[in-house]
Amino acid sequence: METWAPMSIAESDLRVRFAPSPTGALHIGGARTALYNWLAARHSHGTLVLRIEDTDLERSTAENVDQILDALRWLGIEWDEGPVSQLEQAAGHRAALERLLESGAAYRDRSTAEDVKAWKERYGSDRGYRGPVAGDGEADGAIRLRVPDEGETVVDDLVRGEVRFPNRSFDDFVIARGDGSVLYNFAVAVDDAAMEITEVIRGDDHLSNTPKQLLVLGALGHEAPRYAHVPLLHGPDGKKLSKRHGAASVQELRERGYLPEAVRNYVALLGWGPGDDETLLDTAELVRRFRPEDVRRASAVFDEKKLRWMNGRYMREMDLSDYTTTVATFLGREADEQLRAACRIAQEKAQTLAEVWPLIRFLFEPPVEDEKAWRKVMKGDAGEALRAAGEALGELGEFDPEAVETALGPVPDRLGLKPGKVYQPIRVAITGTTVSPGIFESVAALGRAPTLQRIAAARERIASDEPGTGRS
RNA sequence: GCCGCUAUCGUCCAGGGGUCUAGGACGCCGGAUUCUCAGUCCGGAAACCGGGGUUCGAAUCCCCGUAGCGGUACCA
Repeated sequence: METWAPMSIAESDLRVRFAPSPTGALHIGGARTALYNWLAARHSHGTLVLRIEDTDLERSTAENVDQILDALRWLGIEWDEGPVSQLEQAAGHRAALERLLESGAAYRDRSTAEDVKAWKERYGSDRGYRGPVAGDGEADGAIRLRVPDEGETVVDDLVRGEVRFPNRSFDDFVIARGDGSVLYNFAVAVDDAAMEITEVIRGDDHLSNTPKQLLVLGALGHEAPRYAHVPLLHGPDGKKLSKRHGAASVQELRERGYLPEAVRNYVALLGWGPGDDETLLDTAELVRRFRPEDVRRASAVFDEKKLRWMNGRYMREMDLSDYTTTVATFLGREADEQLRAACRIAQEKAQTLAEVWPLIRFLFEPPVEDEKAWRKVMKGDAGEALRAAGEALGELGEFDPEAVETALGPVPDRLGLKPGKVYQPIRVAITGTTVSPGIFESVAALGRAPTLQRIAAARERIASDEPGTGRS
């Protein structure tokens, strides 16, 4: 709907990246991080780079990569560069490693986790592990970065301000395994520099990693990007969002019938507000108003109820053609005239795409069998109401909602019954359930012959049930 | 343990020293829409984590406590 200029030619120097690790589906938390990066890029006409953080060979899979890309596309988050695999940056990583080894900023060390633990027991738990001194390095083993004991590393964070970390609290951390493969905190720093990323917008869980990356950047003589650490998303129980919380992945949201634009709007508002009391912000508005420095510092809870409400708002705003196409795609059906007519009467009632079918199903299939509905409604004067309704409808020329209303409207009075005593039996007769769109619209949409036939069938069944007692 | 981060209605977002008897949204409760459900409209209940400071004055600034979260891997 909204349009943006193609980003092939960036109009500003801002370069951000979204760097998921393909160890699972795209989470709502990850989706929000992606969205924030995308909004920041679009806001200042910069560039969004997609980088796949796949240095964990054990857990990374190609299927997960595809799934993440697919989720991003569905969300409408398009990237300008990539996806690039971190694995493919190996040459650059090796070169950086060599430089560090050569300058003495890094060294090989055969110490194991147990050795490090023992070291700390000796020197204190508030001190980071320090390996062999310069010139004393070993020929093989993991490669560690030399961290100074003195001073502190400060992260100047867009959302948190200055956060200071004492250097002595960090280990001489491992940047490459014994086999030469690189580790996250090293690879990230090298890649961010190589890709000339200017602003790193990512989850809060990386805040404590940032000083390490800064140390790597410093040792390599690279300039550091700006950082913005956004809070994590939690489930209703206050715990970190996970599959236990129901719809936790983008894929699940999609399956549940949520619209991408509603998801964007809702997710953007988790941890960020436009500054006034607006809640319904379309994507263009999001792009216009989003600034990473306005993100809140506290973690937020994902609340599907609000998403659902918001989704309903977006669904009702669509014009009938868009609505029909969207519903058709979701249901895997043809967007034909019949579906369009069905959508017309269902649009203002459904909050998600998944709620549409139950409302219009009676137009495509025989009435559902719902014993409870039948027992509740098809009693007392129901048979008489159906007889009168069938009669009124049978005489009709036109069969549109207005005509149907004209025919059916006087029936309750004529019979001396409350409207509900007449309309509910009709509803159950034609849909099988007690819930449907407006009765006049429903009858008109079904059409004369099927309606009359279903009413007749219902009357027959009532008649044959009559002698029985409670059980229908 | 150590190093950090965070703390306003159930939830999300405002408010950042006086205008706060704390505002908006979702949800919830009640009413209206004389066909169900949903929608829509109207009304209502609902919060500044605790304790100390600073100040004439603190939801707002500082300290402590408490709680939650993150990091502390040859994971990302």
